[in-house]
Amino acid sequence: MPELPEVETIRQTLKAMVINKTIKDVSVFWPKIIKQPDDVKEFSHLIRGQTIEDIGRKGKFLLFQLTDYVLVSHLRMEGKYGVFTKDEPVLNHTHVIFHFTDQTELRYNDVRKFGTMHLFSKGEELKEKPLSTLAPDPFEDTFTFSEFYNKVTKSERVIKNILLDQTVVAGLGNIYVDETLFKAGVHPLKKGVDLSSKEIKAIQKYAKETLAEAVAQGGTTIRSYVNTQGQIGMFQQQLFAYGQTNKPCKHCGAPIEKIKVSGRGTHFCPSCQPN
DNA sequence: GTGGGTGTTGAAGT
DNA sequence: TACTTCAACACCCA
Repeated sequence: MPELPEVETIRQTLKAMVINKTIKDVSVFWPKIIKQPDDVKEFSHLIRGQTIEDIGRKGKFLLFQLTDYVLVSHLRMEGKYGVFTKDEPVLNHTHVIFHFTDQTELRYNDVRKFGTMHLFSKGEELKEKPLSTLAPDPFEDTFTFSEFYNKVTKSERVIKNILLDQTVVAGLGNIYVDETLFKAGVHPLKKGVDLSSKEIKAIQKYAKETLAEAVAQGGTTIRSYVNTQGQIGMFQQQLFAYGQTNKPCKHCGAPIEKIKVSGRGTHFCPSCQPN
């Protein structure tokens, strides 16, 4: 489901609801979600008694800063968090429940069960996968043009795939890659090695701009995304390419085309994004 | 029913 | 290295 703007919206809404709450116990109904430590009993044991001091984000990952540990959570396609009182009925597809000492609970719901959770001792989370290989997102100072340029131009891969690669730039997914390439006027099948400095500059600029606008709109809701308070995003009204198949391009009127790139639906304007 | 598609990402095979 | 396929899983739609 979510890309950077959706995860950031979740981070903000969730933080307000669980900050300073202490975890009394954890229930895990689908153990495969817990990737670290291997043993779910160990996971529960370590997390008991921990207080949520802050919630951060790196790329599409949420980082729950606990008293002694950091819980790294990825929502993949359909993961959602919600805060409930303990007597509210548990929804279908709820796989992890963090029971707080104040009778409320944080529930993780994930229809497709693709989401992951890793628990690390504080300070270890950046040294190990999945965060150790993650590139900076476009908002971080460490996301520099020269490094981005080098990674793009030394690749024979098509730009669509390069931008989906979280070790090149973090936070972009299928929607925002299509939007970024549209605004930059770059065809999704162009190879990284063939891109000009000007094109890469435009991609960098519009990636940041598009993500910032989407964060301001509370993310994009295509079918199932809602934030922690159950609210949908609004950015879908401002999409130029994604999901606009056969609709007239908002810049030139030519019909938006949809093709498949490495198995991912890819939308672009054949006139504004020539190959 | 049946197959294809879905906002993600790793692993396995070539 | 990198590309393709598949796998994880459930649901929606034509």
